[in-house]
Amino acid sequence: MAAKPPYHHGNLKPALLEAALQLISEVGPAAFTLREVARRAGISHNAPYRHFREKDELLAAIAAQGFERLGDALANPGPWKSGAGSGAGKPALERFQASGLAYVRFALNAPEHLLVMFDWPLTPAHYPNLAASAERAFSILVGLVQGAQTEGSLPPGDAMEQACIAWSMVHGVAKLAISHRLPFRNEAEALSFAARSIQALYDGMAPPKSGPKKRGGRG
Amino acid sequence: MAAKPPYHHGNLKPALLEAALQLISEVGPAAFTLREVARRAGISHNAPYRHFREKDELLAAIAAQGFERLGDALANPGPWKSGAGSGAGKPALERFQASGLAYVRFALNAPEHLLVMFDWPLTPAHYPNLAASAERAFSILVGLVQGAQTEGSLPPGDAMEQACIAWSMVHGVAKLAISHRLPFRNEAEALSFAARSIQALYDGMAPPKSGPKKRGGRG
DNA sequence: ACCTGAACACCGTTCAAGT
DNA sequence: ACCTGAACACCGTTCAAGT
Repeated sequence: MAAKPPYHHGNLKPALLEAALQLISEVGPAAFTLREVARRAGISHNAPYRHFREKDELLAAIAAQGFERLGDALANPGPWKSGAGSGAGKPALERFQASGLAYVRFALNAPEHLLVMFDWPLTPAHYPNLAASAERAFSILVGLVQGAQTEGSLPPGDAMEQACIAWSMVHGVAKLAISHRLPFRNEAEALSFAARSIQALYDGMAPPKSGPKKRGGRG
Repeated sequence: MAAKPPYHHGNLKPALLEAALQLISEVGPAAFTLREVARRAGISHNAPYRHFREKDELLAAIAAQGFERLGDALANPGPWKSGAGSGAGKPALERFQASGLAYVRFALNAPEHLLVMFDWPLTPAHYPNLAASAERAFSILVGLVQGAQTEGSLPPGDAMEQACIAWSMVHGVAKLAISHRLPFRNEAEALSFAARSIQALYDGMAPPKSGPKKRGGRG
């Protein structure tokens, strides 16, 4: 097998995306350069222009890929709490809360994706794929809210507003966690904090009233 | 008449910071260049190096300035809710919630500051002023949490954890709002949403226990 | 001290030319 | 079609030199 074929036979585009992600994970999106991506792919510095009109179009492709994967993660999240009592009581609520955890898990596992998706100034109007995949991910979240409303786990009312509030919560946790501004040493601690944040948003941070006991305690 | 004095007499550093902020607000931190800042200040392209060791040091100065102003805003926030019924019951709680609103207001009024503070990869260990001002701002938040705990408006327990949860909430709202990912057309709508998010975190998103539907406790 | 022009090694993007 | 080297106008940073 030739170690470095002089010509790529049509598989250059995915190879460029992969090399770009690897580079961003090393140097961040700000220091990311197209010429270095080309170097790592073993091609000349302007060959990428056969596949991407400009640098931002490559970044937009990465962002769109990220929103697709994020949408998949939201639609098919892992378990919410493995522990006691999560039997069959409130499946829609559990999926809603698990999707929040999946959001943070996605960020921790692919921080370079999240950075390009949210911290790079891409005009979404110019990249329809990006706008569509972002829209899809948000729609999935709204659907989870509506499911919990139907179930009675969330109050009736504006599902989009409730989705935006939940989104803000997990987005804040994700952004602060991957920029190492929260005091966590590993992914498990960060995910545990994310779960507590999601629970706090559902139950409220207020101290329990002297009357009826609050729901959803841990333990 | 002297529109452009050929020499700056010691006031060049603040002039550079101001020009830099203006430029960032126009093009974003990614497209921000030191040479353009120098051009706007009317000096040669390497004169800034008399005041900043490198480009990142200027950005670190901007970030530190931002954390100072953010800390001031948290310590002295505006009113929480001007309207009905917020009499004089819980001043510490109201200051805590108002500080969250002040966080979002700061972001909306100085988005270029927030971008540099949180979205530029500055190694904080290399810029002590930045680390100190960020630490101060966070300490103010923790103090507000402790005040609410003493008052009984927040449950006893880890004040830092509660501060991190509240921070994540308002940071998510701020970041999504200034990147125009939430459906708001003006600052008033965004601030109103921020207030509802803060209230939701305090009260919980769960429907009230005496709600319309079956709401059996768990088990 | 503070500022300057020239220089270096980069970068994004374009273009005429190769196979 | 897909790739190439040369070129252009930038950029961050350095340096010897001016006042």
